[in-house]
Amino acid sequence: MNKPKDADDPIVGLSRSSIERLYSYYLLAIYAKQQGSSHISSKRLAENLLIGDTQVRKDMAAINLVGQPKRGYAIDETIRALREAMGLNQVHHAVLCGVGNLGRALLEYSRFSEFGFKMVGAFDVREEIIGTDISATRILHIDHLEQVVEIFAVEIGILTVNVWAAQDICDRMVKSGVKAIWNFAPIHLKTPDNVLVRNEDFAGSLTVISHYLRGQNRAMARDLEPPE
Amino acid sequence: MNKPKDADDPIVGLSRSSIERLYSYYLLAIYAKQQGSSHISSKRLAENLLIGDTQVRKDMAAINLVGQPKRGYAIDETIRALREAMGLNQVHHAVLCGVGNLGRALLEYSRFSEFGFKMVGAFDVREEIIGTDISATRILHIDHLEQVVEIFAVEIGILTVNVWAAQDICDRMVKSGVKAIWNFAPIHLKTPDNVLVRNEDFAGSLTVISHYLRGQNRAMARDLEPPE
DNA sequence: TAGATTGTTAATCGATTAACAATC
DNA sequence: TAGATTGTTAATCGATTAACAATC
Repeated sequence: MNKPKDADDPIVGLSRSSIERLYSYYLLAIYAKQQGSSHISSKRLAENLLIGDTQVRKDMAAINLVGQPKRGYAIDETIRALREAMGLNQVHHAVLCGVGNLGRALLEYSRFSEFGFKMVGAFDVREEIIGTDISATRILHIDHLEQVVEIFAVEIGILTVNVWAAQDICDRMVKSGVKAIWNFAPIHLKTPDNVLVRNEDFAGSLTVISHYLRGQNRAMARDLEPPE
Repeated sequence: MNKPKDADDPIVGLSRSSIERLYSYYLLAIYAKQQGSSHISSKRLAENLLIGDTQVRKDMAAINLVGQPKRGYAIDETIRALREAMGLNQVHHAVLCGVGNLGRALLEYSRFSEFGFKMVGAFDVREEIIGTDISATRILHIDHLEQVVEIFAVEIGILTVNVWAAQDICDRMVKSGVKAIWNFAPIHLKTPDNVLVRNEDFAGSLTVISHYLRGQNRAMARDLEPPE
């Protein structure tokens, strides 16, 4: 326990940002394969992601992929290595807490299975929706959260409750064994170090947009003003 | 036009990451005010965001806020400066394209007005929903996109169409005058330099989670294995 | 006063980019 | 061969953190 990094572990030098790029590479590789290509170059991947090709090659090197000069990376090997690096071949159970509009939309989001996520249940407190199904996921009362997480060894918790309930539900998920939380509530959750929290920060996004437009309009006002 | 940075502009040294933090500061400041506090310290803000207090002070300095030793930042002034920096006092018109599950959830998302976003319409091609309203936003045919954007001087486009349509709809929005795009399609949109694209990358998030659990399970497998 | 807190400089850290030799 | 492409080192860039004097 607590071994300080394994020399065998093939994933070193794979930064958070690199990991976020892997799925885009993967989609492009699959697309290239469908088009009949046998190889794909760092240049082509880079153009699609609007990044530099050096960065692509670094990412590829980090997952132990070796390319061929003049040709690029072999498609099949690339797809295999990307799936492996992303952990796409494993299946993980997931629950969702908070079946409001956003929770409902996520339950109907069709891509979970591509990532090996299997929804075992969704939780809420509103009696009128409990017992119904959304996209084949049964809505259960939040009182049963702990039992379900333990019984199904659920590793992923999707948090779409309102901000006031978020930390409490988070704690309950973590206590019953959840290892990663996809958080949509505008709050920075406190969790043990070994639990991953991924924040989907809508408010942060809207702030960035609002701040940008503010800058634009200032610039425009300046341009229209006669010089003093 | 094209002045290379204005000495007057009070927002320099405000990085993308800083901007994303502003709304969290803002919520905390409002909460502190409701609790009757007259000041709020960088330490308290930092604890809530799980970051260091130095970083908070840097952010505050970047928006020209000056604190008082021993007390912290005056609440009212802080709230005012944060609203100003985020551009929250301005109103911007927005449209949404693609009224699927996610688009519907966003239309029902209640927080747009807090950011000064006013939804003027949502667009789709499915005749059966055109003409209906979701949260007081009328669903219109995508053919009318350009007209509406131009007439209302819409600056914000929310993109929840499927990936194959995304670049095309993006181009149409940009061409009619949209200045910022909140993109939920898993694609890196090509736009002119003066158009902001904010990607809400669900696939990237799921990849990070999947990769993390893969690492966890490997570590666990290693711990359970007898040493060779 | 002593202690808490700000403001700011310098150091650190980590990710991206430039440069270029190696290879097919 | 010439040219395209990889792989890798070193440089750059930008954000975070540490350190500490200044202040109330």
